[in-house]
Amino acid sequence: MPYDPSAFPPFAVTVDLVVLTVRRHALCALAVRRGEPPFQGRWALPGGFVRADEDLAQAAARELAEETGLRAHDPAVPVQDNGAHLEQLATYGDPKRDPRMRVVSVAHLALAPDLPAPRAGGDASNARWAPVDELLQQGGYGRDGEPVAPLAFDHAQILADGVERARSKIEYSSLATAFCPTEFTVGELRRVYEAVWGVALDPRNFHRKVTGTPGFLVPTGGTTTRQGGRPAQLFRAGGATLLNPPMLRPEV
Amino acid sequence: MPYDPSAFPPFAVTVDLVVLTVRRHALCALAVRRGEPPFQGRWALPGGFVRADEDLAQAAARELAEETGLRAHDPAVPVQDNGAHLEQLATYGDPKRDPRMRVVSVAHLALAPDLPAPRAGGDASNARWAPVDELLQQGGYGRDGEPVAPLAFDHAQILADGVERARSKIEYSSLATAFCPTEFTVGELRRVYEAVWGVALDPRNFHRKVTGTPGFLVPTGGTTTRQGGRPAQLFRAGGATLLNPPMLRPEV
DNA sequence: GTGTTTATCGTCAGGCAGACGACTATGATC
DNA sequence: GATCATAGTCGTCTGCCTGACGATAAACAC
Repeated sequence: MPYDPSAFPPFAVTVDLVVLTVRRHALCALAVRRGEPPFQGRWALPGGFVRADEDLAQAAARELAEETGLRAHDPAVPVQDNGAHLEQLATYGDPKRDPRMRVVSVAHLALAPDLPAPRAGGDASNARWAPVDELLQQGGYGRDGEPVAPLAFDHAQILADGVERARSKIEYSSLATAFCPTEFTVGELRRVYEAVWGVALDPRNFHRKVTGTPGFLVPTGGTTTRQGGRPAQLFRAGGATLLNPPMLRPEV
Repeated sequence: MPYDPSAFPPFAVTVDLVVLTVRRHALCALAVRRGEPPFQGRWALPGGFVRADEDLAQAAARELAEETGLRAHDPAVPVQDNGAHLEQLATYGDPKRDPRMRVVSVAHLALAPDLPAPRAGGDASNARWAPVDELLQQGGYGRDGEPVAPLAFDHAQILADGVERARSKIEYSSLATAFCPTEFTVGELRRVYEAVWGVALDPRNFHRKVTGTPGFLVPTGGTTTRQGGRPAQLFRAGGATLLNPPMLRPEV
């Protein structure tokens, strides 16, 4: 394998972002409308080119900040504040995935608490939070009755992979807290699991599981009634990042 | 984000391979000796450039075949024959990871049964199976008493990530069968787990677990005494690719 | 035959999860 | 202010799975 600089084909390298949040009991992803061909006018995942002096994680964090204003956390630090969890997802490099040239995209997965309306370069109409079910259904109709066009490029596949990663990773890690604000109740955390998995969980067993796992939740002392009903204790995410034994996802 | 072809920096894209196997009760990885600078003479992971018309998975499969003669399986097909399991691991793109130019490497993880001596372009002395513990220890001495130099580039990190992926994935999937020949015994499969995890497992509980999981193992009817002792039943990997509940890895 | 090795079956106790009853503390409604 | 709806929290019970480990079976080496 000689390293003659003319011996290898040049690639463009991009980062694409699967930014997930939970809104109104539904798992939602950030989508931006494409302003130019190809796929002009279609929805796509946010992303952009990696710069010459930039690491892949840096590029992903920069794009995330540009699209949402979120700052990414250092992965070594437990999730806290209103920063987003950011991790590499997978890399997509089919020679025909972009009709213009050879592009390899390093997809990243970001998880964020519910946010105000997104911005795409300041233009709100070109960015939105959309339920992932809606973005992934092929050629159906959205909740507003309008026909749904599939995502641009191979972004439907990337989104599906990101959702699957999130669904499986909350089983055995504290990642679900990345969808919550700094302080949250057990019930709010349970609704995150229910939205991401699309199932109903028993509130009593869930409460026993999360409060019984050492280091998983740390009570802050405060309470809230923002969900109605009896006041609930407020917690912060504890230092434990691994959940052992894992939270069991009900089958079907 | 205009797509002016001059607006993005060109990258070289490579695939690097973490090829794992189990030899003599130890988890081993394929290492090749570098023939030219940088890191000339040092051990590295096998890999090479992605060609202009080639998918990432194709490039990884091609490199795997060139280095070992193994054919990779379609990931959708259950592990069988003597082909290797091949999956994408992660992508490494630090701007300084290669001193010559900007290289983004898409690392892949391959798992193979124990094989005859490797070949690197036909030159056996420039490729070997080395225990991962030996390749990952920093500046120590190998089992032959010779000083151990760290792997070239960031390959120690890539190898560590690949090993960690393998260790965690055999917990909840049938991936460990990828380390076994087509037909194998329960004891041979247990020794795979023991080598990958570096622990001792109770033969009776392991036997109960794997034979009691529907679809995990399919008896072929034959028996063998190649491990000595009482003849053991031979099995093939069943259709079940997920192990639920997972195999529990003993702590420490 | 005796000892060694490996495979395989069984038993028992502890832990955890699912199902679900009961009680508590708020706000909303009449 | 009584009642209701809503959500949170504590317990109980049962079944399943795991870890620990005894016992037996079937080969080979001597």
